[in-house]
Amino acid sequence: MKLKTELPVIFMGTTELSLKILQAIYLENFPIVGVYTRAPKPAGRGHKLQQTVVHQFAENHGLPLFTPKTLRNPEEQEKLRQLGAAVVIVAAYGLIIPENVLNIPQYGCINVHASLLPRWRGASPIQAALLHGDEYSGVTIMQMDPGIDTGDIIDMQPIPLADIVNAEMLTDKLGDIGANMIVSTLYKLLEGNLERRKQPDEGATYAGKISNQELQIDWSKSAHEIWCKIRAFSPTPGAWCYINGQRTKILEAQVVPACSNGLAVKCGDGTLQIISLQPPGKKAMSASAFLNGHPKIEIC
RNA sequence: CGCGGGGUAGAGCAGUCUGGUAGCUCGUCAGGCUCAUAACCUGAAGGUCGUUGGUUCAAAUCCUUCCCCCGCAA
Repeated sequence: MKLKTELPVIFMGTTELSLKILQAIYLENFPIVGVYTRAPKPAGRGHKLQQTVVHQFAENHGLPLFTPKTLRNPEEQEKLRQLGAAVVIVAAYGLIIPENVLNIPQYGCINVHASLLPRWRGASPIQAALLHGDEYSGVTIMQMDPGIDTGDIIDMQPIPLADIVNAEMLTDKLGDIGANMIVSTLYKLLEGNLERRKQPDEGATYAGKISNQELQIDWSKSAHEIWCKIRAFSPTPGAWCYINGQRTKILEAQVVPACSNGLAVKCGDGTLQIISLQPPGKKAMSASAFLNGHPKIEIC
């Protein structure tokens, strides 16, 4: 059994989920010799420079921070090599890690992926599972190889989706699960008994980046299908439709019997009741609140 | 200087263009009616109309300072 000091870690990540993983590693007192996250870029209203949540955490806790635009150039790779990490932990980083970087640390790069691989390889596994009405999602810990999410599987843990309200909630839960899993993975590394098994290609699916177009609700689809879309993209980026000519996000809905009250929409198959929504320029509100101020409503 | 919407009672909105007593739907409270309700009836409370200064006999409304919230896009 090695000491933690013998396992210097580099962390790479960008999103809220990444942050949970980083926090877990930090709280377990593994030596973090570098934190990589996407560079701040102009975003949001007024194109202000925005730091990632991982960026802020690293700064607040005095962790060495690196925000390269790419890992492809030799200088960046040399810098990374100098940090002397034994392992790199990657969680929703958003940059492709070149093969020669994968081989720099002694134990390579280990990825926390928010799906049950090989299902939903790619950029948006959380949304994809909800969008397609999967019964289960989960977290996979994987030894990275040059392919996209094709590496050998180290650990996997499923979670049922039945009680999951939306993508935000699922991200939160998967983050907690992944945080526990990565900690136990690191301890296994210390003990020297980390097992890996080959990831099958059968049943592999790919979840690409979310396009703007697929966010629009097509009311001719079935109520269940639309419901899946709404919760897959809630609260951000938000499935939307036009209400009274305004591009309005639908944040929460439920499938209901045809004769229901409230803000109910007849779909191609079945009826969907809108529970909460957000008009442009407004805060999110309940459907009943919206109805109070909008006696006439047209949805398309 | 990316584009745009907004701040009016606890919530959602109208009123602003064209200045003249602060409105609507709901909620809250009290009373009434009913076997009964997410029902109905009656009544009440609750606003310095985001902030600063100005114009005017008179400003939610016109001009001005600042603050805050949000949609798009990236």
